[in-house]
Amino acid sequence: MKTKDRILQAALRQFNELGTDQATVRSIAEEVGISHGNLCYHYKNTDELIEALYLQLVAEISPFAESAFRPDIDLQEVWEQSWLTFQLMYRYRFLLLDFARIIRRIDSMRQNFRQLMVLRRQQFHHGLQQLIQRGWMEPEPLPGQYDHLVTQFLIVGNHWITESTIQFEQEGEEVVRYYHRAMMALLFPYLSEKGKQMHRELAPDGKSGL
Amino acid sequence: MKTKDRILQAALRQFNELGTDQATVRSIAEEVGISHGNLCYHYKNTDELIEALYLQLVAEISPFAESAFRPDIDLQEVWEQSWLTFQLMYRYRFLLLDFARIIRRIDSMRQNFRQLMVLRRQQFHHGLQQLIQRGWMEPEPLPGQYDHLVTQFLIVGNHWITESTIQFEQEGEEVVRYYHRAMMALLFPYLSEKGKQMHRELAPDGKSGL
DNA sequence: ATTATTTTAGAACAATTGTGCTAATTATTT
DNA sequence: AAATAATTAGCACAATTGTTCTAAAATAAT
Repeated sequence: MKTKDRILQAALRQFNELGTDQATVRSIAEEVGISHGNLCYHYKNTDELIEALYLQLVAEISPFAESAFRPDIDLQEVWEQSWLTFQLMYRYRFLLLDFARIIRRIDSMRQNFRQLMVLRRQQFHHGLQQLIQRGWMEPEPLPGQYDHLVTQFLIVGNHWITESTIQFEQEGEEVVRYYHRAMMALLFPYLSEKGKQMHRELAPDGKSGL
Repeated sequence: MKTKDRILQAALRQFNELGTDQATVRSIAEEVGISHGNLCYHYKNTDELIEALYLQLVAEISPFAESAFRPDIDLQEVWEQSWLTFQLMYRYRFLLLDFARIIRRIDSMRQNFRQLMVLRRQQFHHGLQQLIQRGWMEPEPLPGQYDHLVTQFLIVGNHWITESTIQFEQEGEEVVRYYHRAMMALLFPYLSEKGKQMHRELAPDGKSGL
């Protein structure tokens, strides 16, 4: 593997493990087995590492998000795509853990992300419209309600990882599943009968707790 | 005002303004007009300042949260109490901005907060029960659904400030109102007819956007 | 083969920050 | 008034970290 990739890999591991504060150019270089001067030749500082990993995540996630534009969207697919997205986000969890601070510091990331979020809102709204048209969801019960729903989706989607770390010691797939279900539950009250039935199949009960 | 209080006041201002990274014992001491050695006599380091402000916030918020235990709870009051809570949180927004990192660092805060969250969950559930009994809400439509609802409340409640900073440049009361409405909208689909009517009064439309 | 380019190691620098220390000053108590 | 305690200023130390620089080594190009 190329040195640049080995660096990114080690950086991701240390960021997730230690946080962006504790992981330094020196500690990462040590893990890769190169001098920190060398690492700085490839990535000038930790911010450049963070940005590179951010772009990597965005690139990996986009296909899932764009599936919301597909015209033949279906509730089960929404469930599965969002599940894959959650798993992906978890692999880059350091990013979502102190996203606010990173965004504040790195201008290019802030601009990129804000633009991305405008797109995401559109995608969510479009996805909802599709689900309504295909009889999975009921139309908006109150003007503005689906706009709130999108906001709720964004908050839960962007912050479930942070929430998990401030709530629990636990890590791993159980946590991911717990919060994925909590997010999908946002949809439930707006589903049609057909939608509710599908929802029950996708989320068989069993204690929802952790 | 006592020196300790003047320090806390300046610390809160700088934390909110600059973030917990940029605000240092030196910069805060300078604002208060004392030497940094003197500041360290009162609070050994910034972490102690953070913790003091955290305890201050918790103390101020608790009365609102405990109102959920009152037996004669009413939807309008829930709305108003949570609104006051949102405003209060906004005054301490630095805390919620990088809570995860703080929690990770300061053991006593982590333990205190986790315990608090167990209590909050109970309070939320109890509040929901009250609202059902008094005819504001419908009973749980699916086992576990209200548990998800509580989780959603906690995520939105804990992270709306962070979300606002990564989404918008804007600050101020409009932002607080926007997210407060988004959180209260979590409740809407579960309200009874009587509840929905009250909800419409409390949240008169007009564009919900920012 | 030799020239040029890329990559690497290691040292050195500068800036920041928390922390501790001492002595002086102020306030409180006896 | 004297003594004790609390508060304050300012210096200095140590550790960390990003950043830069130089020269050597490896790789690619001609």
